[in-house]
Amino acid sequence: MRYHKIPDETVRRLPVYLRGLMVSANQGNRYISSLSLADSVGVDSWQIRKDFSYFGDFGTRGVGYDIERLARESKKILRLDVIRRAVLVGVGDLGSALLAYPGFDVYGLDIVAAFDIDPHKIGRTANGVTIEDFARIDTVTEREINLAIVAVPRTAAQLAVVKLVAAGIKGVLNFAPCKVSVPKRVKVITLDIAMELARLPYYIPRSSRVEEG
Amino acid sequence: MRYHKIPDETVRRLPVYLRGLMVSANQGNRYISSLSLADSVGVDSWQIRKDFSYFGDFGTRGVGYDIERLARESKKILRLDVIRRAVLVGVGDLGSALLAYPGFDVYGLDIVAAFDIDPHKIGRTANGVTIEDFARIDTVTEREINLAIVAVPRTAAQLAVVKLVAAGIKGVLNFAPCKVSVPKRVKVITLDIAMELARLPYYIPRSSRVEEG
DNA sequence: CCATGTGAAGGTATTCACAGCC
DNA sequence: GGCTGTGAATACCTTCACATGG
Repeated sequence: MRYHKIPDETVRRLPVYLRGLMVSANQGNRYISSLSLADSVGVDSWQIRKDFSYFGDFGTRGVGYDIERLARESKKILRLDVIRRAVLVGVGDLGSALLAYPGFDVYGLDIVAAFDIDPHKIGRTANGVTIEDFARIDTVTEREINLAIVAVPRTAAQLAVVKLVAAGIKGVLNFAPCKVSVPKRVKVITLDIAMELARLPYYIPRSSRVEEG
Repeated sequence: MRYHKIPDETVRRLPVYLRGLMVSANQGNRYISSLSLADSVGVDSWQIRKDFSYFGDFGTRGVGYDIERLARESKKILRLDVIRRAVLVGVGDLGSALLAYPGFDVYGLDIVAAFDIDPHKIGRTANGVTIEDFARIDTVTEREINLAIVAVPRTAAQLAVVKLVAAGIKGVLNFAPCKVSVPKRVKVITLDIAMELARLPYYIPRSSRVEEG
């Protein structure tokens, strides 16, 4: 199976597995079966086995997976062993919350710089990061920053991304609710918060006002 | 085509189309073709036509779609015409940012209440919403609130969701990076921010440090 | 025996190409 | 002529069932 195309959905699940592995490691476990990992992350066990099988044989039959090793391999696959530094663009309400967000740590990800265009914000420090002028965004090139988090208004997103790409950014997590165009070699993941909430009502049946849970 | 099962992916795209329609309406347009909508939202035109065809014939051949009508129909399909009130649980950094987030408006969504367990936060007001004691979460039942946004730490998420379900909540947007178990009739969408950033490096080729954008 | 790893089967969503209608 | 709507073809992903190996 090793020389297959990897489904995008598999890549989407890898960080979920990785978190599950680290939680289990923290509980002092050494090995984990696909069945118990499945149980803790909410994915079927055969799905987990197939997903990992795309990258190699990491398990031991009759035993399970060595947690340390599988976590290490997962990080390597996701390139989290080399790419870990990110820049934040747009230090508004959402941007500030992202600077303070504790969840990036698990993956070894680090927001090491923040930029804004608002003169009132430039120079101030938030969560140990000094906010810089977005006009100087090109300095990220020499600072080995590959990733960007974009938390600017919708109308500013495309321009921000263009400048980020020019500054050598290779991957963008975009919180602005719009399409952004980039060269093929750059990867953009758009995360539209309001849209996620908006598709929730679809799954709620019209009927029933009060039931017991 | 009207009596088909609707693909989940179609439901995921509807809010994107809806936003595109509203942007176009604001520009003073009356009709829009699948081709130009495709261009503005970044989805292929045949995909758009097929997605809408699951719900009925909303377009006019040779002309395109009546923007007002298609937006209205899209809202009805997504149940955004009836379900619009949401509660926020967890008013930390992320929760506060979500309270202030301007993006929900487009979809007519409203965060009308906020809860926390921290006594220092209870009673304070943020963005016109007074923070209440989470122990009183059951009051959402009589306030016609169907949706919840959960922005609490990972270890508190499952309990928070259990109480929300008991209080009659039908849909949850969960920002805590973990699986949460709910009865089948309740829909949960988990949005793990760090995970999204973590899968970005995978798509970045190992090579090339500096190129021109 | 136990749990992994994987071809094969089954299901779902995307893409195509064009018939149908304005 | 232009644009929608859709069956058919294709690609993709999931699920199954079991052979494989510790």
